Amino acid sequence: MNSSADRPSDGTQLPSRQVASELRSAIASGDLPPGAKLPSERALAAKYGVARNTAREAIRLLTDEGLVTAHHGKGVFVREKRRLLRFGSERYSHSLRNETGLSPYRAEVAKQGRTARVDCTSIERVQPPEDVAERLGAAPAEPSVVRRENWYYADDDPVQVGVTYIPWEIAEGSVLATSAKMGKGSLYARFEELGHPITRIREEVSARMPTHEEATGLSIPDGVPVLDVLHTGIDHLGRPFEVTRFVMRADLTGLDYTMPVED
Amino acid sequence: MNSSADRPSDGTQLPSRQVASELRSAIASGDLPPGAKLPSERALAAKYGVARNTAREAIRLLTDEGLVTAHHGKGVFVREKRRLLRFGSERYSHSLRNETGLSPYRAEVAKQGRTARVDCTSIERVQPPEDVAERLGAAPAEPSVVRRENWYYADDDPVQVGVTYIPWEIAEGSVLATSAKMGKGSLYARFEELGHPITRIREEVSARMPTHEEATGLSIPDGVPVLDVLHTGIDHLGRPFEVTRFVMRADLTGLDYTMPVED
DNA sequence: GCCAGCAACTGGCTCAAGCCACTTCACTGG
DNA sequence: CCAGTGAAGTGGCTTGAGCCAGTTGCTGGC
Repeated sequence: MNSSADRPSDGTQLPSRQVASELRSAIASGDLPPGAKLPSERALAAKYGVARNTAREAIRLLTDEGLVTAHHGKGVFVREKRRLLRFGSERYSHSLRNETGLSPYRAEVAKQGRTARVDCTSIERVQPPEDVAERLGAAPAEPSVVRRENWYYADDDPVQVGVTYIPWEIAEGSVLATSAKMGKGSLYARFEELGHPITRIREEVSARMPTHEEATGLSIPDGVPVLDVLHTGIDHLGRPFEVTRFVMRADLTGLDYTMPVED
Repeated sequence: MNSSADRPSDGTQLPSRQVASELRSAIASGDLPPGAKLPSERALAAKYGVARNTAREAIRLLTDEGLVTAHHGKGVFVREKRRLLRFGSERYSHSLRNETGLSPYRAEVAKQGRTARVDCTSIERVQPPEDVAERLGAAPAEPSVVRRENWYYADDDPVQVGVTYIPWEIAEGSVLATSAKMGKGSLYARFEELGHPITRIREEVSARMPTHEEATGLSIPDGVPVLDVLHTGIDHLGRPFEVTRFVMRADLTGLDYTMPVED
């Protein structure tokens, strides 16, 4: 994908790139608006005088750029630019928790006229992965944690997964360790009752291609990356009390943080 | 990439996925450690009794997952998991600006024993794109802005691009509008002198596959997404005074924010 | 009028073969 | 000793062929 790889040393583009370029500019110009169907692979091949495999390769390039998606048996379509669901620091806001009965996730999804669903698929007691243990703080005297796995849907499309790790000494005896239902005010209200009001958060954000498992689990189309957010909840005494790893489809979701510049 | 697409309806995996799986687990198990060279396409084809194209397709799957990278003429190698350069809110910290002479970017790169370089490639007066104008606030009486384009390198690898937009009324007459060199304390020190100390930031984060241009410009390997950060600087009076769009290679960089939960 | 089933379309995947371009290295001849 | 050349290996890309598997719509039988 270097410029040197685009051309076979004379000035001409490679056939597959050439076809891809044509389609790309047709999309950019609006000749192929979002939702439009591309010519079939066989039609493209005929039109540009290349093998079907070459037309196919051109489509693959566009797929990898996230411009189009293919549907087996139906055709290849220009991807709709859906507005992103944006999540940020207000996700944890105390007032927002009390005012609207809705969780921030539900609120954001509702804002786009879609219907939200959150499933807690498992609650177990486990040993935390290394990076999580690290962020939960030094003392691994009792290193076991409660692991809660949550799946988030919008209109039945899986949108993100969150895996929360809570030190056993905190979760022990509370609904955190046992129940999928969190009750009024949800997760962070429970932490507050247990003496851990969330006052600071740390969010380590990466982007990468999904693993095989994530791609199938979140039914992520080809050419769509994920946002990988390692979130740490910190209480009023500066103690980390919870770590969550979010894996989010990057074509449906984004982040929106606003914060003071501290000094 | 659905599970249904992995198998041709009897239980057997497709050949390409099969080969990919074998390689994937060899990588996971450490048989193929980071930096190791995979067998050549022709060797894989022979070993698994498939066509070279099929072996090639298997490697493509791994490339798309970001597990391996190919080097023309040399071979295919397991990608090194390089520690990410992490950027966060302290990027704008006043004290950090004064204590170390280094810019936050240089500091983070130096921390990994690499050498940083920042090039300001262009300074122009332009009309801002719509999303930028929106974030710079309502009054588009004098809608023109100074556009500064900065390229960031680590050991001569291009790592990210930042395009900063500054309202003309702010930049006018200052080095912001004219000079690539920012002087002591760099960009945000100049804003402070002009009556706009940076006190809040907003960061809208997305991830996506790079465009064709970005892929070539940042020499991004196949299968690596970018982080797209739309950053807004806000002064003590709540006025946005600068918007920067960062496009960052996601295999080399990440974000690390820590912020209070506000109420 | 309905619906089962077929035909014709779509993309998904594989094959076998060939040529090109980059890399490495050993072997030349100066 | 060195520079130059060329062979052998690598991935990059294309061809043209074939079969499979979803999708759609028509058509003929009931």
